[in-house]
Amino acid sequence: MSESAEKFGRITPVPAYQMVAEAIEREILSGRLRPGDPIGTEAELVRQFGVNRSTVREGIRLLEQGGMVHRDSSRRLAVGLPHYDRLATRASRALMLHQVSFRELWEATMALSLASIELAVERATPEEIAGLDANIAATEEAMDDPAAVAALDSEFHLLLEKTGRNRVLELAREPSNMLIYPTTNVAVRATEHGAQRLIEAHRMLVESLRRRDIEMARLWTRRHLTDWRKGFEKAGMDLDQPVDLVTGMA
Amino acid sequence: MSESAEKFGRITPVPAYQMVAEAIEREILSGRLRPGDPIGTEAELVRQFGVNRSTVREGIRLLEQGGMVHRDSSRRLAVGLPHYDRLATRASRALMLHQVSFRELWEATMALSLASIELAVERATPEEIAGLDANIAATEEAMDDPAAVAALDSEFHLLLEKTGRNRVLELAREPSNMLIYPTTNVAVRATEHGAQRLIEAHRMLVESLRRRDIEMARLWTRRHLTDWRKGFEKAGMDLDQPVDLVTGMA
DNA sequence: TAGGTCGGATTGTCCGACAATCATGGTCGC
DNA sequence: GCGACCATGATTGTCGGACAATCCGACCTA
Repeated sequence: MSESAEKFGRITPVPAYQMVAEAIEREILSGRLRPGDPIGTEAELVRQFGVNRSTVREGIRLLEQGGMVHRDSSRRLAVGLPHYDRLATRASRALMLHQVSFRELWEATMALSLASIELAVERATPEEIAGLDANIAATEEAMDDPAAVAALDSEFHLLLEKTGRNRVLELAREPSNMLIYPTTNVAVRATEHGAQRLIEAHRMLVESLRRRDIEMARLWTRRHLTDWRKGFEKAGMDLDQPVDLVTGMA
Repeated sequence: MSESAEKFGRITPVPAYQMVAEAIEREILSGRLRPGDPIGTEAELVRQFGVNRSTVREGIRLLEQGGMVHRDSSRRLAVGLPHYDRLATRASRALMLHQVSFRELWEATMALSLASIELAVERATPEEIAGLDANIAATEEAMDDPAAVAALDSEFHLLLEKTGRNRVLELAREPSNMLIYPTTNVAVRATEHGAQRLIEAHRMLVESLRRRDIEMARLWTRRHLTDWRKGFEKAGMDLDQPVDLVTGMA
């Protein structure tokens, strides 16, 4: 759009190891290689591509980190099915590097949580509600331990997410989750009766699933996240600071 | 949670090339290496890590694909700041491999678009509105060319997204965008006056930004996406089919 | 100052090698 | 016959060295 007509495009020689990676990736994306299928041995790939083993290995490493290929127990290569965690990890690290603020994180989490809870209200099964109840019970047990509460809170929202049965949304939410929940610990600790309020919110959320009451679910989602935000501010932290300062991913 | 206390954890020897990658990644995430900084030459890394150059190179390749490091014009290595595109590409490929359905995609897009448009309504500047207007004008010009319309539609929503000024949401939306917009082409073609309706929706969306009318924005976002869905169905496609059948990412 | 030349540095690729580990098949004991 | 055990080959991870292509920077020249 913005580029005017230039005579020649940039010339970019593609290294052989990249071509190896792309060739394998194409096979996977096209469906000719399916998750779980073994990729050949290195020697075999050397033969097929006609390049040196070092080159093949570099190409494989390119794909390895993304989860497209993975080494099974015997270190043999197989096609992998990249899981959200892995992608979310990379995404949340990228967000850190971009120095996104907690405000952005909070806004996005609010929006995504509201979307997620609506689907959950529509689709929750008794089993899923029982799972959520169990989580609440465990949280009550652990009320004195903010770290445990934060972990259980994270699990609660994960369960809630699964209840929505929408993997796209799940994937979209996970980077935010990874960045936000480490601070739940702090937020809960900072608020008077923080754990108490958290548990109540969870209870009301489950109750709204039971009643299939979307408005109630939205209300308590908002309250729950507002509480988190208040705790965050009460702990003396600034919503406009970049996220990497707090989440110590050492 | 589920694991009981076992005496010994699984012993997993970590290959040297992974340790190289992790060491570099740690430096980046800790902030000691910042985006743009040069990573040493391979020879230097060989010296520092005390491993062979092949090993160093394999380690570097691990990071390269994720965008953590990238080769600048002179092929020298530098710390990169992974952009959304790259992550989104990986994410959308993963969604394809997981065979998510168009229904999931549509639901997520609906939720994310509504969230996004609300922020845009709050924050739109005259310049941004002008940019959106320009896009609409271009779309009108190209009305006879469904492919061009689809591309401009994609650009329109990208602009809208930027207007929201929330990078977390931006990142969350992009995988869905990448998967959904290739089919806009088909959807527009299938509907009577498809391009016309698309342009009208865009116009009303911009108008609601101008008026800062959130309800209006939400309404037209819903209509716009419902139109897309109708076109999709009218083209004889099934919402519950996995996304990879249509998007020919050859 | 613009352009050309040259040498050193760096990357991409290749070759060959070896220890450690894994898979496999055969052997042995019961 | 069946399971435990072992030898052998295959495979990976790592190493050392090598060379062409390219890039950078300094130097030179018109």
